[in-house]
Order: sequence, then C-alpha cells, then structure tokens
Amino acid sequence: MTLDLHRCALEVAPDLLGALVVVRGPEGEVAVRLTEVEAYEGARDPGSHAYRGPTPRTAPMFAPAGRLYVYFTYGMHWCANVVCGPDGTASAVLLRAGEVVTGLELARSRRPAARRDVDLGRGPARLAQALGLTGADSDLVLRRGGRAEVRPPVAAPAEIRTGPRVGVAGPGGDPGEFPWRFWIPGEPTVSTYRPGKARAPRVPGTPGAPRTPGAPRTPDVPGTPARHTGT
DNA sequence: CCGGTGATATCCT
DNA sequence: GGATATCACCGGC
Repeated sequence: MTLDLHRCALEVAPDLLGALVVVRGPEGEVAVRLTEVEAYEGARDPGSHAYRGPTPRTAPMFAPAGRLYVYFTYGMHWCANVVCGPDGTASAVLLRAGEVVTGLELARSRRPAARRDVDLGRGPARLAQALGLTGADSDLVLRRGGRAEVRPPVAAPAEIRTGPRVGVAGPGGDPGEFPWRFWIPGEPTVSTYRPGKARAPRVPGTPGAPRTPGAPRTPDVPGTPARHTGT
C-alpha cells in the first residue's frame, strides 16, 4: 500500500491513521503508530495557519507535499504536521497522538513527565517531544531512511471516527462544518482534552455577556468533547 | 481548575 | 519602530 501525500488533507488524514512516523537522530530512533490526526485545508480553511496566506513561519505548508511543518505554541510546545496536497495548495495534517512502537527508552528519556507509556505521545506537543521534533525540523523533507519518514499502515484500522478539531476557535472549530479530526476508537493514546476556559469578553471593562444558552453539544464525539471557544 | 511561556500576526504610531 | 491579542498545549494542583 502506498500513501499519496499529493492529495488534500481531508483524504490523507484518515489514511495516516495506523501509519508509522519514524524519526532518527544521534541518540537513536523513535517510531510511533498514529492514532489521532487532524486535517487543515489551507486557504479554504479558517482554522488553518495557511488561511491568511504564506508567512515565514508557514512557508513549509505552501511548499510541495511530503515535508514537515513544525510550529511553536503556548511559549513551550512544538507541534508537527505532515504537509500534503497538490502543489500550490497548503494542506497539512496535524499529528495529534500515537503509540510509541520503537525507541521506547529514548522516548521516555525525552518525556520524563510521562508517568505511563501511553502518555508519551498522547497529544500533539507530547508526540512531537517524544519524536524529538522541533522547529529545526520544520520544512524537513520526508525520505525513506532519512531523518524522518512516514510509512503507510500495515493494515488499515478496523474503524475510524471523526469529530470536530480540538482547540480551534472561531468558524474553523464549527463541528458541523469542520469535523476534520480523525482517530482510531478505543486507542488509549487518543488524547481527551478538557474543554478550554471560556474566552474573556472582547471589550475590556464590559461585563461578560452570557453566551447563548443551549448551544448544541458536539454530536458525534463520545467522551471527547472539543474545546469550543470563541465567538 | 489554573498559570507558564514566547513566537507570530496584526494593529498602531 | 512598538503595543496588544492570540495561540493545532501541558502539567500540576
């Protein structure tokens, strides 16, 4: 089975479930089996970093498919994406969670805070840390036998679930329009995030007007509600 | 639940 | 140039 990254993220994302991400470095090799990903569809996707056009940071997303886009967030975390899509587009798939299958000792040493092995790659920043990926790897081209590669699943997962993306504020987080998170049900490495804190009102000094009550709960996502902030 | 932490983008002068 | 708001999050309480 081959894994064609020259397709849009929505098609690639489910095919990445069960795939192996292998990263090699001086200290050795760590490989993870992906259990949770999210699609970002570039220019037409208000949740994507590419939505407002290219910037120095997002340049790798606009480059040809088959490379990494790694960004820094919240002052301390790296998150890794696989750039995909036809040339000239800016699609990418965020690697949200996975199970460490080789290099367990190395992964543990990189993630001393993890108390159980399932926590090594449970969440995008944890996964990147376990793999040893940082901004230095943004724009890195995936190559067989190179520093980083992606191997297609040996067997496709028996079942795949979809739901709204985690932590995407505004229209891009709308569960109805962008159910672009994909995961393998029953996997202990699939991250279950606490709902985020409601955002403070925009205008300082105004008392926080209560949000519309009875907003529809996310339909399709047992046990893992997406954080639903913004607007 | 909360706070840490700093890059990035977007607004301003 | 500077000020401000936002953030594909994590860990510890």
